[in-house]
Amino acid sequence: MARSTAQSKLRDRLCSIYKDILVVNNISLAEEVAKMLTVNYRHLIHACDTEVAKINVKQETPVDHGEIICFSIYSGSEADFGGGKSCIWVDVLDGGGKEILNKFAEFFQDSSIKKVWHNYSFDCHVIQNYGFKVSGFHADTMHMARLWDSSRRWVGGYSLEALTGDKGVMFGAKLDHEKDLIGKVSMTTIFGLQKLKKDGSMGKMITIDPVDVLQRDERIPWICYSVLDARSTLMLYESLKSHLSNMPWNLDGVPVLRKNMYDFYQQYWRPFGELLIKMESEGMLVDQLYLKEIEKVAKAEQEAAVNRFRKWASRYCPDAKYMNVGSDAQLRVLLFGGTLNRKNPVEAIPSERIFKTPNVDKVIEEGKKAPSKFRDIKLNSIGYNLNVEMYTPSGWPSVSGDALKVLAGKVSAEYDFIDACDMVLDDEDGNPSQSEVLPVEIDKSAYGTAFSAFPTEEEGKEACHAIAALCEVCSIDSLISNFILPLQGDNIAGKDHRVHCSININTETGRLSARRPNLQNQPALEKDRYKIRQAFIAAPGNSLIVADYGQLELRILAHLANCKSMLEAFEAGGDFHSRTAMNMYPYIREAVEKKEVLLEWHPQPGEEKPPVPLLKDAFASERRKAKMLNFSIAYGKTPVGLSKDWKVSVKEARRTVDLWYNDRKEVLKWQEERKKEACETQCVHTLLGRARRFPKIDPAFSYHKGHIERAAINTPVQGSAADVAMCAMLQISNNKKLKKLGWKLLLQVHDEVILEGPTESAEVAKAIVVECMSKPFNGKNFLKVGLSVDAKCAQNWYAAK
DNA sequence: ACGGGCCGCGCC
DNA sequence: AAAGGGCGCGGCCCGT
Repeated sequence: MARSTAQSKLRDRLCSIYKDILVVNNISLAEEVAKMLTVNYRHLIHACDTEVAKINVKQETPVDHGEIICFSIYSGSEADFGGGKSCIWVDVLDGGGKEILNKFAEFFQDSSIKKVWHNYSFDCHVIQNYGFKVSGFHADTMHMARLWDSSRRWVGGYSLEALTGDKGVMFGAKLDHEKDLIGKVSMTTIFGLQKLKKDGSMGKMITIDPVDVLQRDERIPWICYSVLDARSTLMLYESLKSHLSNMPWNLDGVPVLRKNMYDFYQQYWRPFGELLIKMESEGMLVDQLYLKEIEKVAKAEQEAAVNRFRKWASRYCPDAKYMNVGSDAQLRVLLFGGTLNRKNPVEAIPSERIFKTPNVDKVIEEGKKAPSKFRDIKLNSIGYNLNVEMYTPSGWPSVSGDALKVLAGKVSAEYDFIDACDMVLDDEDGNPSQSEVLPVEIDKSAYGTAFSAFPTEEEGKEACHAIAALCEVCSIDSLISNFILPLQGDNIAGKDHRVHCSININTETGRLSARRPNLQNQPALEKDRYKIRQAFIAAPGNSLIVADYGQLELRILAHLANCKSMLEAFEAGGDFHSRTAMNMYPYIREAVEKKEVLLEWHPQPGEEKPPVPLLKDAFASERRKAKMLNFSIAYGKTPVGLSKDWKVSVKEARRTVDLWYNDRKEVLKWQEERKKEACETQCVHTLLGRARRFPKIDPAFSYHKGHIERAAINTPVQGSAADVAMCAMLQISNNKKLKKLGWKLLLQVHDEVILEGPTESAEVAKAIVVECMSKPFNGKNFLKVGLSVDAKCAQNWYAAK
């Protein structure tokens, strides 16, 4: 173990702040200091930071997890806690545990004492784990930084270290970067130890002791490290406050008088941040027994499908019996061995390759006594050239579900293959092979592109069934490994058996994202073959309310572009996509006008079926295209992409796109304006005035330009929808009646919110939620378009959709 | 054993 | 030459 000289120097510099630190390591001192905070210095802004042990931040939620070992508070240089010391460091580990923490309860709980944090969610949860709620939240520098520049993800990111180390961010600080240590320094930089190699040189492996060990064994650097977090947070806050204050605030394109983006932060994102933490604390109740049940079913179905595929594949490649059908590398060799890389034709998929695979059959390899954990299998190509229609971004043939579906066609995955050894026996006996025995009545249209790659129809047919089975394996596998298993992980749930995902404001557009686990990507109803959403339940006596916006993004687009036709269509109500189709195709309009088809149908009492066909049935393909365009155009999809989806020429796709724009000229104009704005000002804005920045377009990369242009037309739509959803959530959360009835927000999925509360008030609450969402701006809706909201209550997420 | 790249895929 | 925006996450595989 060794320290580099650079590390030693940095540690020396770090320790120079020790003289400013009051170390609080006993109860009576804690009492004294806490009193100064809550009385003498209560008017100051305090940056706080905790250090936490016994938590695996990559896997666990801080709700009900983690132990605070120390915390630090910095209230600016004017505070003096004795002897000119301006920083407080409190030893929770050896200074009194929960008792010492309790001395600061009043400070943390006082709503009039302003506290700033970096990533407040984490600290808030770990402090709340000790039984007192944290109040007086003034700012989260992570969110402020995101609001100031949402595009740092790939260039620096939003860690305290990255932000405070960036001179472009810290411009407000009147400090000398060279002389004063103002930026956070990571734990690895200060405490990381490099293992020495045998020859005495520095190795690459860096180890780091657990934080509680550091606190005891590296006391002074550790104390300084911890305090520096609080100090740099306060300086970051000041800097970002200046930045945001210098950004004018435009609401729906109109300047908000004498207000700037710091005001925006305080008005919207600060309360929103606090709301998200509340939602994280609530968590969702998950029915573990139910998950166990569907896990069994899913695994059985998966195994059946795996066996079908392996049985077929082993005819062409004996070791395929043991292959991992979930490995894209193995599938690639088997199905596409010998194929060249499209981007780099020097590389090819090997026709034969050795893979390591779990030794399930306990095969004892040559020269070994006991079966090893893994063994080698040799996979080879099936030997027929399958048509490659889809490629991965790096140029290899794709083995994704979509690509496999093209190969398989629309055939059933249920098909019983005979064993490879049976085939061999038949051949050896000179008996007719299977293909000649079976009736050869084949409807070729159902089979995919794999069919014709094989020498006989029977072989082609079986290949399609086998690949269909493979598709099924993949889809079941993804349901099991992405949803069914993670939701049962014991690291996921808190003490209350509820799942507390973290809900983050961390996207470039302002949408939320969810992690550990991601509850925003649970299977949609149609694809949810195991009804996973049924596992999300309300507690006994409670119900869930699930409320979602109808065509939120399209409505936003209609508003932003001020598109007459779209606004009228929404005004008229009914099926928006049908109306789009009618406006695109004159013959559909004619049919509607002649009352040969109905735009939509509201059954009258006694009416069994509509008097004339519905548009969506009579012109199904036109409506499908219209619907697809409605969704695609806001994302910036091009005729080239659409031509692939629709399997038509680019020219044909372009004509259809033109039909869509025909009565929506304003949209085209608006999109051109956004592209121009992005190009000229490197910025576009959302409804509430949040900006998204873009880098200057580098003419050397035209793809770059395309991406920026698409993001420029999408961000105002997606971001404004996020703004609306946020406002709605704030309305819901501030609603006194809902609060009194005991209804709480649990989750947001972009245009959908989920609440839980007492069943007896579910209907009343539902009506309030709908009202809040329909009028999300302080009880009003200033948009040129109405907001439609659909809401249901039920015992679980599946039933409430 | 762990981290990162790649692929693929779930959602809106 | 490629051509839909925004996410998180799991498995595999290869590097250290």
